[in-house]
Amino acid sequence: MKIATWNINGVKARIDTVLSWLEQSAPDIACLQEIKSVDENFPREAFEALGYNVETNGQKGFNGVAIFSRLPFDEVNRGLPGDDDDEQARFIEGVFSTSNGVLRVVSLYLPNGNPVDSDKFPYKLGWMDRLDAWARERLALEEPLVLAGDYNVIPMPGDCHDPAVWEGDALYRPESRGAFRRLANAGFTDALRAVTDAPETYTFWDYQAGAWQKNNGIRIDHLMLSPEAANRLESVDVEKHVRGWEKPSDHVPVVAQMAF
DNA sequence: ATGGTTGACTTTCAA
Repeated sequence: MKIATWNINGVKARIDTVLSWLEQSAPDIACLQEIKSVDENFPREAFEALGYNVETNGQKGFNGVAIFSRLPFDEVNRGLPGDDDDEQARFIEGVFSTSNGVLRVVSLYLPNGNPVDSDKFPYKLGWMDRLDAWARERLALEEPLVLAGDYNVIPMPGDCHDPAVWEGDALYRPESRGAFRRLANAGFTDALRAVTDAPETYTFWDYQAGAWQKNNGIRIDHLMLSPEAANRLESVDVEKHVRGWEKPSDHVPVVAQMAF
């Protein structure tokens, strides 16, 4: 089974690109972020025509996450618990039945957090605290769980082209990286780092200043696996070539092959 | 070079 995460930067602008990718990469489960669409306007029929079940948690203009799955959804949970006042659509969980038992998959879009002197940075850190608390509850189930998404966190210096330029940025601040490590320390495996220590394996290149041409990228899209999921990991592919397509997203898909 | 690009959407904001 192939499980993918991809920040598509707008489903309306990216629909043809996403359809082409689904046909070529053929994930069994695709976790998408930044759909930038409300649920009522999401072009679900185009994706259903390719054989996917579609569940979304959208909002107007910004954010929004989705899960496409060849397996039917047994259960769908929208929104990260822990703050009833949080109206940003950044979290959706799907529960599936596989031939090897239950599988839980989350598509998450973690807040960017910049600028760090605004309320956006504490919102990011608070969101990470809530994710940590939610994830620890799920770990107690001892089930395969994949936390897939755009974490907006550069975990290590080797995950960016030039660490010096990221000093002080919300994606690289010690608080952000520390919260990401706490999640890992709770018992989640960074899928890519489980299979390779290769530096300069990026998942995002800014549209500006020729970042793609200069390979000035960062690794911020991650698949975090519970022990039961990590034990079924076979390989991970960062589909870098997708960044070179016409009308690309600024992120590329990260795809895990898993034994389900 | 204090810039640069893209998307959603009114006018700038978010990234």
